[in-house]
Amino acid sequence: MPELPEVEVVRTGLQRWVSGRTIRRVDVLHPRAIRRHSEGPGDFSARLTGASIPYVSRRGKYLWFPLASEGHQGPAEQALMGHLGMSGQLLIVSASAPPHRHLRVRMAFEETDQELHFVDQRTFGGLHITALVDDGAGGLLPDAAAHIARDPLDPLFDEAEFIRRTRLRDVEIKRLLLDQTLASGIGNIYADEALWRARLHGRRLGSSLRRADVAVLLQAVREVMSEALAQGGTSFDELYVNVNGESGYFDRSLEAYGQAGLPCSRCGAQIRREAFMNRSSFWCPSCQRAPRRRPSVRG
DNA sequence: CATAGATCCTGTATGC
DNA sequence: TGCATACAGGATCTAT
Repeated sequence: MPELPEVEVVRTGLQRWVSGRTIRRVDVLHPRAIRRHSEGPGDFSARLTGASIPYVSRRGKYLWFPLASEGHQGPAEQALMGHLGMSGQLLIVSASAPPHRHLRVRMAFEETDQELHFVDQRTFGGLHITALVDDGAGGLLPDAAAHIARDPLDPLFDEAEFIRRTRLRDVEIKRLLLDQTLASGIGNIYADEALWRARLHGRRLGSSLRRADVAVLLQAVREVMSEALAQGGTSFDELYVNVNGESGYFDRSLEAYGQAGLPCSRCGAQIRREAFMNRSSFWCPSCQRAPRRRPSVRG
């Protein structure tokens, strides 16, 4: 459930359930799920066992669980970091329930029969342990997320910097929206939805946009993500659910994403689809004017 | 250096 | 029914 609204729904659910609990046992069922943990499954499990989790945090689409150890005062120095990739789920399930087909990592806790399961069909997601470092604003951030920008809903998001950097790039604006080092949390769905709301074509180059265009686009990003968050995120199927296995409703509010052939709700033109980065882009050919084709390098 | 495209994986839907 | 192909919410590597 990979974009900001879906990850935030998961973070909220985890925070409510896991805060203050102590890890009793960890089983890695698929090594690929912890491939970023270079010391391997044995070290992964050993370092988590006995640690307690004071809260759950997020930067963009990354989630992390700070690890507090018995007898150590002060802020946590390490964290269990997670990314859901394309199909990852963090589920709170009964230990006695039959395990999910794509269960990759299971974590048991003291004083409860509920477990935290990392389930991931496509295995693009994963978990690993990372150091926590100063985030430059009085908080902590995993080393592994230091390159990720704040998201546009974050009060400390630097809008002027986003606008400045966007306008320096000869890159399509949709690709820039997906670049997590510029602004985080935006994925393929909300990029298309925000571009539709801002009436901008995703193939416009960053360098072709006026400051005001980028500001309008950012506002559209904030609105669409806020609305999606309020609806529990976007779910098309059972791959994208909250920690209790429940779907969000925002798929009913999509105006562009997945709407190829259907009329644009603003102007009635048929929404179109084209391949983009091995996925798809959806847009209204009337509301979102396409740029002239880029001149080829060879002329 | 900057940019555009490919790639990691497993599953489902669709068409022949 | 069987098989091939296209496509899927992301991040990152690699050619040019």
